[in-house]
Amino acid sequence: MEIGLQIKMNEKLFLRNPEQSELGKKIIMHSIQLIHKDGFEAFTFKKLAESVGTTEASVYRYFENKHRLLIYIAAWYWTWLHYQVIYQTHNIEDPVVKLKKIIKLLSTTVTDDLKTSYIEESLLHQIIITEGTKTYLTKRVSEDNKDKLFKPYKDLCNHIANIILEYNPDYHYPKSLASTIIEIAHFQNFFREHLPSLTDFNELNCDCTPVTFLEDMLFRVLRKEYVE
Amino acid sequence: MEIGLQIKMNEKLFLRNPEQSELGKKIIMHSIQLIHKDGFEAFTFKKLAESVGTTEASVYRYFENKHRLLIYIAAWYWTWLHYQVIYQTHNIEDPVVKLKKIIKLLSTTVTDDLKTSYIEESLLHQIIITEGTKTYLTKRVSEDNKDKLFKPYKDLCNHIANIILEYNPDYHYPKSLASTIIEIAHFQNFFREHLPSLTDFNELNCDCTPVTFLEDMLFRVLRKEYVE
DNA sequence: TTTAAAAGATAGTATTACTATTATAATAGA
DNA sequence: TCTATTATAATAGTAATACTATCTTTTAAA
Repeated sequence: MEIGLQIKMNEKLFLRNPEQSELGKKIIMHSIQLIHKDGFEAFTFKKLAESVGTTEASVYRYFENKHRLLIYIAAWYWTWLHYQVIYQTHNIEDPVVKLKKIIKLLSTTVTDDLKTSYIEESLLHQIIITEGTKTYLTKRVSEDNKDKLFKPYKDLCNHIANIILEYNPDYHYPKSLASTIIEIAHFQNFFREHLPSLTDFNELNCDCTPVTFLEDMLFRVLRKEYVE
Repeated sequence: MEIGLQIKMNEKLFLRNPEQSELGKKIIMHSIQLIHKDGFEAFTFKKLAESVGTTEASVYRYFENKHRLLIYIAAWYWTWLHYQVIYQTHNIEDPVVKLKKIIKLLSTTVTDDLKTSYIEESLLHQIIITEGTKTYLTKRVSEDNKDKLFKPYKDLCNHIANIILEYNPDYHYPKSLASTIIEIAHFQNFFREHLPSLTDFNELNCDCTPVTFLEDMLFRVLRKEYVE
């Protein structure tokens, strides 16, 4: 039996649905590889077309521009991660265990999901760490937000916020804490690799990692017995 | 008596020191205005030259490219903010008071500093919120780091980490917490304005702001009486 | 078998991100 | 004061980017 995980994407993200053709899937696959290799700034539709073995014009039939393609990829990632979170916390009662699981999913380099053949989740995770925030740190953010392009990100954030409230219903900032955890998981990973002096992680001491930092932070913040 | 605040910048940031000529100062001033208005992606040296009333070639004599200019502006900002932190926490003994002051400085829109005539700190603060992370979220980060371009940012982070340790010498992640506080101050401000559903702040309830969220988070994390 | 849609091939444009050259204005030193 | 140096202006040009347009061929569904 083959299980195919189909992720339904917002129609506004593309001109033609890349999941519904071989060329479309190739475009996504090669985009992920190219952006991972050279970074988003150096990524162009011309290089992409060459890599895929098609023409620039054909790529433009799928995506308006490279920024939309990045949002597509990010939206796909957040949807997929949300699915992972639901799947891996399914049947778990204890919100502490659930939150720890989520921190691991956010921080740890994932292994490729066999259910989505043409997408390499491990590369995708790396891409989102470096390029993810560029999807919304633009002048167009409000327009794009109206088109619901960031819905998968918000849904995940909301999901995490609810688990936070499950653990501590009195906490005042569940959503801010959730978005903080998400972003910091990525930033601390990036810093560890490229600007290590901004962190306290080192090769020798495996007790200090982004995961332990985030767990420590999250559960100290949410401690119920805390009294002003 | 006139006080001029001169900030000594890393020589690698520019080809010709913009602080040492009228044209140079105008280039910085107009860069800040243009990036604030249209965003970094839409910002070009041609538009900048037009705005300044000079030629593209002249701008290129000061900065290698627009990315270096952004790093210059960011480095200036972090140096200036570090100075503000030192100045405003000077003579304060209590690390709690110092940390609260720092959170306010990171989160609150600043008023223009009269000591630096040609730079509008209020615009600069807004720019760093939206564009700041783009200075290092690139493929060139390691090279740029070798050139010490991020030193002002790291210095500030280190300074904050030391105050954190002053308050709680047993805390394991002072630097990670410091870089977290810095980035989250910006992100939560950005989210509040553009993607409010990622936060718990609203117009009506002034008791929930990025400042209260960060203070609450920081001091819960650093609580000394916390026992495993 | 027809026909509509997708993809390929090709061309073209405006803008961007530069580099190069020469002329002119400012200024600092002899 | 003259001269040498340096900064800036003016102009030109190039390769690459970010598209748009059009026309033909292939494919695959009715």
